[in-house]
Amino acid sequence: MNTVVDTRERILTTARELFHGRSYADVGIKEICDLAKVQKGSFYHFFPSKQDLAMAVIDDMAEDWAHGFVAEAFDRNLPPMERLDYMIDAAYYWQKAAKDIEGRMPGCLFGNLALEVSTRDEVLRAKLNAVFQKASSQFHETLDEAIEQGQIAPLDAQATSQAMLAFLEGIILLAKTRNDPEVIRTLGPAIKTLRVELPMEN
Amino acid sequence: MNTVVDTRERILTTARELFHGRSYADVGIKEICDLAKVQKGSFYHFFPSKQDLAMAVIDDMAEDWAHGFVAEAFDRNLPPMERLDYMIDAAYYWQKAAKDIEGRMPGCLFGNLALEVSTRDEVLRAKLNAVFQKASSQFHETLDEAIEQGQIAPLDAQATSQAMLAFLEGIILLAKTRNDPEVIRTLGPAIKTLRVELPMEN
DNA sequence: ACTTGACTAGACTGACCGGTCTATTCATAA
DNA sequence: TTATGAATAGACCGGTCAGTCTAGTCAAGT
Repeated sequence: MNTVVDTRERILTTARELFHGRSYADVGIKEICDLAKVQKGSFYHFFPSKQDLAMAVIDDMAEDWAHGFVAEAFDRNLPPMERLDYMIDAAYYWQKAAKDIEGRMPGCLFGNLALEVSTRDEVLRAKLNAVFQKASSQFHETLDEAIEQGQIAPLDAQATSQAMLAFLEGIILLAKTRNDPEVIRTLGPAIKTLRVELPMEN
Repeated sequence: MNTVVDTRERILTTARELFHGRSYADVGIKEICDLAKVQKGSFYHFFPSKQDLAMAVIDDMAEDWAHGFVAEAFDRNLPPMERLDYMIDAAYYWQKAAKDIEGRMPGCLFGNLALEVSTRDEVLRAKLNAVFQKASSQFHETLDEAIEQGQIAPLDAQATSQAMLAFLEGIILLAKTRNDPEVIRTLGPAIKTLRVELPMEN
């Protein structure tokens, strides 16, 4: 029982690291198996296909995220707008740590996968879209609370929360392209200035 | 002489379309050759490697961009802040047209490539970084002018221009993941609200 | 003791990859 | 007419890809 869970887990975490550090297409099943010290046969016992593995990796990462620093950043006890700074900080330190170890910025696994596979794998695209949907809802709650507390003027919280997520992904993209995590710290705070006006009433 | 230019051109535009519509890794030389009606031998006569082709594709696209709708959007005769709306509009219509034809949003070729290859190809990464650098300088000029004309309060134009580019890439990423160009139109206008404060003086 | 089924092991398949190679065509210039 | 070199044609190479298959291990249930 122990080794069973272990094998699957080992495949999953290895795949996650490799996909994150390089790309989906660039990492082969064999490489994952070798690094995880697992044979092909075992791999295909647990995962019917590479696509299924990717689905599991996304789920795995999303769960770690939700219970990890996303939960911390969007802590209900923090003043709403401070949560945004916390989120930016977390992203910065994460990418910086990764770069210090690996020499290059991996960026955001979800963003990386989204741009790579969206045009040729509907299933993965839909899954990644759901992850983003959920992520933006965190921003949404934060904005609602900030408005309620009168800390910011009313705005289109739905659209603005998506804009904030887009901005976060955008600065990570730019930082990765420059291979410099500082970009996140420099541009990040501007996330608080983003706003989509409420649609016209009349 | 005519056929020479033609062959190289055909390879280039075909590669560009395929890379843009799918990804760098997913498109093989053979597929490009078949579609461009060119043989392998001819291909390698013009391009020493797939990487060189990618470099040429990036240059080609960057030039088309610079002389195409980027030049239009950042028209000096337009009021500065209107240029930003123009840019968003252009991005929206481009992606919408592509989706109407192909059924899926290709996103931004530069952003796509950047996330895909940045961690494993220094040369391409540096080139893409340069493209982004140049793109953000367009925003920079726009901001400088807007400040000069007193249309916006002074801000860190260098950082804000990068933030705007990041936001643009971010909304295109989100739109591609949702396979819905409307995201660009909905969130896009918020680009004008982005601002990075001037660094502290003393 | 025997059966069952989850799990491991790793050889193997056919397709495809980027890239090389040799042979040939063809326009130009001497 | 012949020589030259750019351009084309396409067979070919070693390697890798995702995925299959057969054989066997091993622990739990009866």
